[in-house]
Amino acid sequence: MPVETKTTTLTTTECAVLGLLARAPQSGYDLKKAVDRSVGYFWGPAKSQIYAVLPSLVAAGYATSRTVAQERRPDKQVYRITRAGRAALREWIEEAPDSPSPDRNPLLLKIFFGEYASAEILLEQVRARRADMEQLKDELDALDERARGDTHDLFPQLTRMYGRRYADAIIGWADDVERALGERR
Amino acid sequence: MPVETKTTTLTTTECAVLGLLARAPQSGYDLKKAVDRSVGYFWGPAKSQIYAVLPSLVAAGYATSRTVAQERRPDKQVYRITRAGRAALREWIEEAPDSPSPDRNPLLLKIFFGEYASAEILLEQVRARRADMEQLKDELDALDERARGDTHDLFPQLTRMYGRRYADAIIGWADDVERALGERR
DNA sequence: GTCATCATGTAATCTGTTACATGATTTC
DNA sequence: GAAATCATGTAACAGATTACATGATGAC
Repeated sequence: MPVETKTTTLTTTECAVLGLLARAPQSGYDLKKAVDRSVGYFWGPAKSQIYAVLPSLVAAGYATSRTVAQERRPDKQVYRITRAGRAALREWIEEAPDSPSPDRNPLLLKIFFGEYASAEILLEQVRARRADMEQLKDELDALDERARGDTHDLFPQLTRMYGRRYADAIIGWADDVERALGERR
Repeated sequence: MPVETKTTTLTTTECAVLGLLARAPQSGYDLKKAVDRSVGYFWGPAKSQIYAVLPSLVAAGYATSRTVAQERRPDKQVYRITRAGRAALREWIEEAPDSPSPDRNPLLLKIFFGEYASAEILLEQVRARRADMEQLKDELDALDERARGDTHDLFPQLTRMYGRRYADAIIGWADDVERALGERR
């Protein structure tokens, strides 16, 4: 019989979890850590959301779960992706992207309405964001280090490149703001 | 009596609306258009959300509404920001930024899990994103044009600068991806 | 003794979206 | 005659968050 391609629509978080399960079977707890170590800087669901998503993947037939008893540790539920799950993952990745909704950026909103507030305080916020981006670059470097020698790193590496481009853009912009608000005085 | 600073916490969308009301009193319908013409590319609430937010601003004492009867046109509710509203807006702008939640980026997620799908299709998606960014730059140029001679344009202009930096970052990254996936063959 | 780690989940709530509903007037 | 603009809202539901709840083990 043919492989049924279900029409269940998956949320992006479900696909993220599915993608991580494609790399290795693991528990909700493991997944939370895996998220933090990998996709966390552009997709970071709450742990309760991860736990909520797992049973729905099982219900859809995209994963199976198995209770693993442990000594001196609580039992765990280990989830494993199914063939249908891999097909669904692939389908999601390849499906036409929804029109890119503008990324909601509260800092930009504050800048936009900057005339109603203190320029000094806004500058501080921009500097803080700049510092965050410097830190992000350090984190990306650390991720690069850890990925050394990993043969399956090409795609994750592309996302780190994105992170650097993004960080540099913000840093450059922070300079713009510094100049523009500095000149005004 | 002193100006009461209420502790009502405002959502970001409420603040966006409040910011637009600070520029001019207007109706929900006007606000929707104003959003599209100004902050729309980094904050674009649904119209139903704008209509939902307005009464809550009135309830909080941050705006007043007045029914304006019109000939040959439906009546409209015109909202005006209050002094307390301006104070609240300022307070929100100046308040410490919440730690910048990673911007959720489904495209990056797809790239991250790219090994499970067709590189060609992913490349097409990256190219599409690149095209979106070229278009964004055009739109930003158009906004620049329209803002010509506007004396209150400094801060909005800074957000357009951000948009360009951002767009260029994505475009540069799209080149990276093109190179990386091209070399692989 | 205290704190971090392992491990899973529920409940309440928030913020927002899409689709539905209505109806006159102006423009092509 | 059809479509866009003016104008406001409701209802259903989606997708997530934070806070709460529990309890053992290992490290310092």
